[in-house]
Amino acid sequence: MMLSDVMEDYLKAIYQLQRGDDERVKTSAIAEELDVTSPTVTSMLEKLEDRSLIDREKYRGVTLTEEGETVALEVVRHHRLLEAYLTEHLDYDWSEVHEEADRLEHHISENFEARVAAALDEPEVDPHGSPIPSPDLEPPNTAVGNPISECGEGDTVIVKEVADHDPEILSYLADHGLEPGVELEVLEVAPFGMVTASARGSDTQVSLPEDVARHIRVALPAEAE
Amino acid sequence: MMLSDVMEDYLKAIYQLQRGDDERVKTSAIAEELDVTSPTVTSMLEKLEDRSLIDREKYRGVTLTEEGETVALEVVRHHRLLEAYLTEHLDYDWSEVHEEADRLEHHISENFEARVAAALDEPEVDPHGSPIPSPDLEPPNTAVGNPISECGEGDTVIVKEVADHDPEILSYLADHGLEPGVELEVLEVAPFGMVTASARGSDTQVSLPEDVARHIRVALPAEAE
DNA sequence: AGGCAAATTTAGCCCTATCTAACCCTAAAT
DNA sequence: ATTTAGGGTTAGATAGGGCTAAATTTGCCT
Repeated sequence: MMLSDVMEDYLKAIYQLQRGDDERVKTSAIAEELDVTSPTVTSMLEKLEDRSLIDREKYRGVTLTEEGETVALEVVRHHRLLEAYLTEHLDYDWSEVHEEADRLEHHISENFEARVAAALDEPEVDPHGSPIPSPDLEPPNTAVGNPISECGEGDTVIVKEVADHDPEILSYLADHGLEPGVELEVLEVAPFGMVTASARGSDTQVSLPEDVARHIRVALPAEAE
Repeated sequence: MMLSDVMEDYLKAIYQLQRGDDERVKTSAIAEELDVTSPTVTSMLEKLEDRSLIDREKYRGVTLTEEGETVALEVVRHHRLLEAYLTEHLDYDWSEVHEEADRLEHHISENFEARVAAALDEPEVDPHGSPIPSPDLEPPNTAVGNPISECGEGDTVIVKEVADHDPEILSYLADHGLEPGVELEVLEVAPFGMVTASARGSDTQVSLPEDVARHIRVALPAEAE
């Protein structure tokens, strides 16, 4: 199947938004994610439906078909492998890899994918701790850890994933010692979703508004693998 | 200036074809190079002229403006850096890098370009021996060596550049020991452009039709740097 | 000089992806 | 059950890049 870059972007967006809460994905959510207007999304959804890449119920949102999910996973695999490669071999900082990977992910061959994966020794997570889909593109149910907002106050946890994309926010977090692998003490979880924590070894603390905290997943040291 | 991939491809094509014989580049030559029809080329040439990237005389072909040449050199620099990187660091064979670089060249950032160049220690030639434009994108007059067809019979020369793009032909040449850096004895130069030669250390010989020989440049060992 | 073949441009159409404006459906609230 | 706010869809336009068929220009050959 010959898909345009743009179609791949839509499928990837639907995949990511579905991950959010595993429900039907709404037109407006896709529009916001891709920074286009909703009529544009509607017309693209029609095309994706024609190609059996999504299931659509008018006015009620869409879900990926198996085939659509495979395409999305391929794109996500490319993206995360590239992020890993750029940080490991080209001296990029984890905070700046997203944009570059976003442009390259549509333009690499299977051959390139394979060689990058080999150079990295078949990695399983990217620099943000997000799982890299396996080469067979089987849907992974392997969300690592839990949202930091589900912690109890006083918990000590290991940061598993920081899935934000904004370089400024990522730099800020790194400056405060908040990176995958780091041990963290959760100081406060406010009812409106704000989380305050302190990284092991740092005596400063960070407060994270809900929309930042949402992207951070952690695990108890016990469950650390 | 915001240019589409396609416009970059046209400028690159014009640049390469101009290199051929430094004359005005004709519509049909571009059409063949890019595998589109000539009306398509004409309409794109109008757009490139509107943007002052080419000088055009209707019915008589085009040349690049200084600005157009800079864009072309940027694309060529990306292309050749990528070819070098793929062979040096990702285990590609020189015969297969062209296609991959052709797709990626439009999608890498200046940052990526700089880091790849640094990883390669600012290389000056790509795996085919073609010069990589410098970061300042000054027009290089630095064609290395001379066309193999200008050799005398019996000359012993060093292969400087093999500028073909066809993986099959490149593999064939490599199988016969004909790669940049190799010492070669020119056995025969036929009037219709066919060149027969034998690589140092190999006792087999290769015969190259004019359209293959045209892409091979050599230098006398004396002038070898 | 005249004529002709080949190359170029013009004309007119298509497809993709996007937009704005206008209309319509859903769901929540009364 | 009705209303209504707000998101979703339809309609119609635009811009980019491509094609075929029909003119037009060039330049070569006699």
